[in-house]
Amino acid sequence: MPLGKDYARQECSIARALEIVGERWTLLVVRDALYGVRRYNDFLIHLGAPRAVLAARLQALIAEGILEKRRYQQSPPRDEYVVTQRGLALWPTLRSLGLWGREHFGEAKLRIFQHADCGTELGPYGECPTCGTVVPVPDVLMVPGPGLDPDPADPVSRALLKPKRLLEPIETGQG
Amino acid sequence: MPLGKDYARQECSIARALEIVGERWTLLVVRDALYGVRRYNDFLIHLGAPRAVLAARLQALIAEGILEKRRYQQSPPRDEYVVTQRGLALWPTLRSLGLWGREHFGEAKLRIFQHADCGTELGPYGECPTCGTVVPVPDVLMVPGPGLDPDPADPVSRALLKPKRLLEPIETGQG
DNA sequence: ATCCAAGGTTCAATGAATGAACTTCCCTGC
DNA sequence: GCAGGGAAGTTCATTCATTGAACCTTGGAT
Repeated sequence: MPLGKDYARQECSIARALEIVGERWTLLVVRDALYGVRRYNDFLIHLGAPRAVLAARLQALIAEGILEKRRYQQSPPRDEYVVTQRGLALWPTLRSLGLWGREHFGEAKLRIFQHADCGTELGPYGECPTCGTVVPVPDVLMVPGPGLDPDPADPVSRALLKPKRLLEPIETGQG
Repeated sequence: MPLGKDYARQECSIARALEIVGERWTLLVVRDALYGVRRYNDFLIHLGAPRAVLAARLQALIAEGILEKRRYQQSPPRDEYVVTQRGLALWPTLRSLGLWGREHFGEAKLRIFQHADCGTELGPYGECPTCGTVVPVPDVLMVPGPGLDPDPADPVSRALLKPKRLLEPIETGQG
């Protein structure tokens, strides 16, 4: 494989990780999955990625055990993509990447993550400063920050305006 | 810009971050820079990336303020690339990405990161469990793990076998 | 019988990555 | 004074990936 996604010469866990989630769009798919996006069309709308690329990335993420395809209705047959434990484990990475992006390149705070139990905003490592524990992903409450467009065009972005816990499926109103 | 590195439709700090460090090779360049690699040829040898791509990535990283070009000798004029504060701030992201890669896809531990002051192995967020503090990057001691090839071919990998602090420049023996 | 929506696949065009070859600058040895 | 060499790139044809638009399929709903 002369070109492509691998880093053959690297003896490094970071390189291994990047071979799996380092391609264009991949980490954003995982992000959306953590935010509660589950359906092909919702990923498509929210990401704006080409259909073929999205399909390929979903396939790859399933093959690596990061997402799982699950039938949620029989007729017509419809599947949804949900994150596995392995996908969940990417939360600290995404959190720190987002934090870095905001601190060094972002203007306003776009999304705020809180401990659902006590309302405290999470620290840089996903911990709750009040409770002194690392907050499990399902207990993270995501609320819109001041920098977020209050009236976005697409229904997925609109659904993501409502405060909600991570992983909790979004409600597009067209469901 | 119809194709390329940006994620125009995304209103998200993670997407902003990925526009900057999400391209192929970029995060590995930053990783190497944190490990103490500083010279074009050393990056080249250690990464195995095409020369043109490496040059482009170094340029981009400088433009974004993640690396800094610094003259380290006048004649012949030679520059080295060193990480800035902004680049340093990527350490938690790289750390958690590497941890995820190892826990979910790696076999053995390749590199071990310790608190230089006390020798304790770092926790998942770069903290020292003994001292109870987040360890500053220059105080992180990197030692080879059991899974690392003890006799690598290239001189940079060989230099990275010696226990050393992050950021401390490598010694290739040909310097 | 026709329309529609979800979830894809196919395809030509474009842009990025690759590896090899070439260039430049300056130093060192003969 | 000249040949050779290393560091740090640039150039270029080829290969691969991404893009966006169009098309396809399945199974309701009208």
